[in-house]
Order: sequence, then structure tokens, then C-alpha cells
Amino acid sequence: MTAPAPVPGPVRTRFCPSPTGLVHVGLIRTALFNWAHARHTGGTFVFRIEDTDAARDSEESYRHLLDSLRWLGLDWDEGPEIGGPNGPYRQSERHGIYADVAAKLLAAGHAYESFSTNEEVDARRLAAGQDPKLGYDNHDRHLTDAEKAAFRAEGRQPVLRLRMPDEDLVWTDLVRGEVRFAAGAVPDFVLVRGNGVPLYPFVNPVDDALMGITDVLRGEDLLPSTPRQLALYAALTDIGVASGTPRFGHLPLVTGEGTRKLSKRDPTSNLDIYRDRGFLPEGLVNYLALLGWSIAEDRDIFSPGELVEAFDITRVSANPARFDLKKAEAINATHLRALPVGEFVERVVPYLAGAGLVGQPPTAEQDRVLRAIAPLAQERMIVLSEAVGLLAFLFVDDVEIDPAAAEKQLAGADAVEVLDATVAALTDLADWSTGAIEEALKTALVEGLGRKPRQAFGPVRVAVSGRTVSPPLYESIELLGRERTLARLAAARAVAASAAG
RNA sequence: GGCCCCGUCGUCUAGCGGCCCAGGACGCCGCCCUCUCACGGCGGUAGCGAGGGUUCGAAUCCCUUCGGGGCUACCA
Repeated sequence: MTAPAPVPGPVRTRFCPSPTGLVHVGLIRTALFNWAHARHTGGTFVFRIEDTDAARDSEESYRHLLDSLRWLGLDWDEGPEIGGPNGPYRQSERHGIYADVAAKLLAAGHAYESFSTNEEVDARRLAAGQDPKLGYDNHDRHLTDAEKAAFRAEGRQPVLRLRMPDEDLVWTDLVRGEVRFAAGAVPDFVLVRGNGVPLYPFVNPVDDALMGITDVLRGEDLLPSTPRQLALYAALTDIGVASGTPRFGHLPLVTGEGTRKLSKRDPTSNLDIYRDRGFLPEGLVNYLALLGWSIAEDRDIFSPGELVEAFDITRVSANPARFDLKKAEAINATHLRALPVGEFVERVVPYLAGAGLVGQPPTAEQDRVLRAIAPLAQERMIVLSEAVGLLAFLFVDDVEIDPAAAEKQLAGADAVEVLDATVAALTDLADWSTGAIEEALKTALVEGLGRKPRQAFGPVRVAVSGRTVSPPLYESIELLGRERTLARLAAARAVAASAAG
């Protein structure tokens, strides 16, 4: 077969999920590549909802899908809540269209009515010494009117099958190059069920054709269904429903820990967990884009804008890609650190507010503290939710001292001595600033007590922040203020004293 | 079983016949910086699945083989 004639015109891609359950990261990666390809080429990105499975689809899942794409910044030009010239964009609202196209296909002879039951097909395969797994045998292609009438008289409802061409089915895959299926390898498949309900392999290409989709980028799991769609497109083009065959690009599968396709059951496949933990949308987009694509030989950090600028579908790798949480976190952390202070504060406030630490919006004082600590916090976080544990001590009256930290740093007479010296140094400190605090503490603890900095500041840190790990001490003390600092030092001293017995 | 896809460090990848006794990133290890933790800097670890060709020359092209994966519904 010669290469099919492409759909003419500028690029039009689409994303067409079913609203069933959780939003899968592999699905999002597919959406991302379609979006990036459309944006890069100045084309159009169409969003269509394939909600034809009433049993599994849900309105909640539908809303969640829209919300997820919006959060990631994957904006669509045509689709739900936006509309467009090729709507409606929910399959559940398009039923009338399919019956009409099916009738035309039947009338033109591209499709035919088939009455064979699965049992009959298997029996014929077996009788011919063949493996029943080969499937339907194209037996009903040339039924006479009398034969059809006889079947109907038995009460049988025929399915509608597409007549597959007797030639190799070939296409040049955007990511894999030429792919070929031998003539006869794919049986005539079902377009419409006996009960009149059209099937996915039929409605999906019909909608793509009607919506003028030029480039179909989808998961590799759908590659085996492409020869059927090629045949369908040829038929649709013949009857004037399609204006050509789209280009196909089969994206590598996203795998989980092993080598298997990342399943919907795998908790790590759920987009929500990344969002809830405080991944930045641009961080996740950056990482997801790396699953099968690379921007340059020596670079892997980029913004969505830079992705669009550089994206080239023909440079997408054909290998399966494993989702690596560590790398995703590293990429996100880099984006987090690069955030301007104001923006970081804006994004972290919902997490802090959610934990009851600051108001929504924060008070002027909370905002001042947040902005001051932001640069120090940013380089210690990989996701936004970590701000809660890291910064809580700045927004409460009294800290709760972590038992393990107390055990480690407040366990003896040494700690008492250090804390006493610290109180003495800070109580009347004239200039309550980071620099003056640092100088006062070094003088009192390092020089005065003759301790190594490491040992000197441990108990102070735990007293002030409640933890052994915190933002830099002097800055923290300054932001905390004299009153709370001294109160915490006193409280910690009591703990240390009782431990010292 | 059949059809199809894939095969470079542990992971994601660069590489499209000489620039590669293979580059980057994450991870891991070490050192430096240092009030903790990070950040940052420096260094290290580790790979072309195997076998045949083609070629002056192959990670790159061809074949075979092995391995991994996907699909095999009147689901989507």
C-alpha cells in the first residue's frame, strides 16, 4: 500500500481521555506531548472527552481531568467549557453522528453486516486446523440477501464490520519510522455492536476525522490498532467524512518500578499525589517531558515555554521510560529554588495555611517573615509541602521539641551550660539582627565556653526550632524575635536540666 | 501461540559511519564550603545484550540470536 494521503492543513492534535478514575501520569505525558507539538507548530490543541462507557465514567472524574490539565498549564483551543467549531467535545453528546457514518459505510460497501457468533468462528478455525486465537475469519463478507434474511429470522442482530483491504498496511510513524502490518494480518473488525452501540475503534477515528485532527500522538499500547484505523480512514475518506489520514506517533510507554507499563493501580501513577505534595506544575511538566524526549545534550532543566520552543516530535525516543521519583524530585527542586521570592511565598501559603500556621491570606507580619525566610527555605525543599515541617517553628508561640532531637542535643549538663550562656548573651543584646546575634553567640559559646561550633549550636537550634535540622540559626533567631527566643531557651533548659537529673 | 514495538551507565537520555577507548542528568561514593540540613564547587563509580556481516573505519547500517515489553473483546 502506498503511504496514505495526509490530512491537509496546519497541525491539529488532540487529547481524548476517558473520565474513569484517577488521572494517570502516563496519560498526562501523552497530553503534554500533544500540547507541546501543537504549540510548537503553531497548531491547534483539541480536548475531547470519550465518555461512552456509562458504567465507568463519572462526572467527578471529568471535572478532575479538566482541573488537572489547567493546573499543569496545558490549555486547549477547542474542547469542554470552551467549545469550538467541531463540537460537541464529549462523545456522550455525539451519538447521532456515528449512526449516520456507519450507515454510509455500509451503503458504500466498506462495511458489512456480520452474523457469526464467537463460537461459530472458533469452530471454523478449529475445523480448518487453525488456532482460534486468530480471531474472526472474514467469513461473512459475501453473505447473500437470502442468507442475511435467514439469520434475521433466527433473531440474530448483526454487528457491522469494516472490510479490511487486501494489501499491507504501512505508515511512517512520527517516532518509530516505517511500521508495516502484512495484508490479511488484521481481521475485519467490529464497528458497531449488534445492539447498535458504536465501538471505540470506530468512534475515535470518526471524531478525529470530523475534528480535522492531523497528528495523532498516543501511547504505544495503541500501536497494534493503527492498521485498522488506517483502513477505516481510507474508507472514511472515500465516503467524504475524512479528508485524509492523520500522521501517527506512538509514544513510548511509561513504566513503573519494574519493566511493566505503569498501571492505574500503582499509587505512583496518580497525578494527585504529586500535586498534593507540592510539586510545581512547571517542575512536573519538565520531568514528564524528559520521559522520552530531551531538549539538548547537556541540559535538562527548562520552562514550559522553552519546551514548546524546542519540542520536536520526531526526536522522541522509542524506548519505554521508567518513572523515576528521585529525578522528578531533583528537577522539581531546581524549579523551586529558581522561584522569585514573591512567587514562592504565594505558592507555599496554601500549604502553610492548610496546616493552620498562617492565615489565608497571611497577616502582614507573617508575610514579612515568610519573605525573609524564603530564600533560605527554598534551597532546603524539594516540594512545597515540606515548608510545613521546616517553617512551623516561626509561626507558633511555643515549639514542640522533637523527642529524638531532645535526646540528641538536650540530654545533659553540657546543654544546660550552653543554654544558660545563650540566654545571657541574648537577653540584653542591643542590636537584634542576624549579624549581631551571630557575633554574640560565637563570643559566648565558642570563645566563652571553648566549644566547637558544632557542639555549641546544637542545643540552641533544638531549643529554638524544635529540630536538629532547620533553616540557618541566626536568621531564624532574628525572625523569631527576642521574646519567643528567650522563652524557648528557658523551656529547653528545663528539659535539659531534668535530663541531667 | 500470533502480530508488533524496543534494546547505550542502576535510571532518563546524547549519539543518526570517523569529532566516542561513548557526553549530560538523577542516584550513589569521596573531598571542599559550613551553626544543622541543604545549596554550591571539585572528583569518582558505572553502559553500547550477544554473535555474525558490510566498511579503510560501527554504539551508529544489515542479518541472526537472546532479552524486555505491548496488543491480541460485540472494553476504552
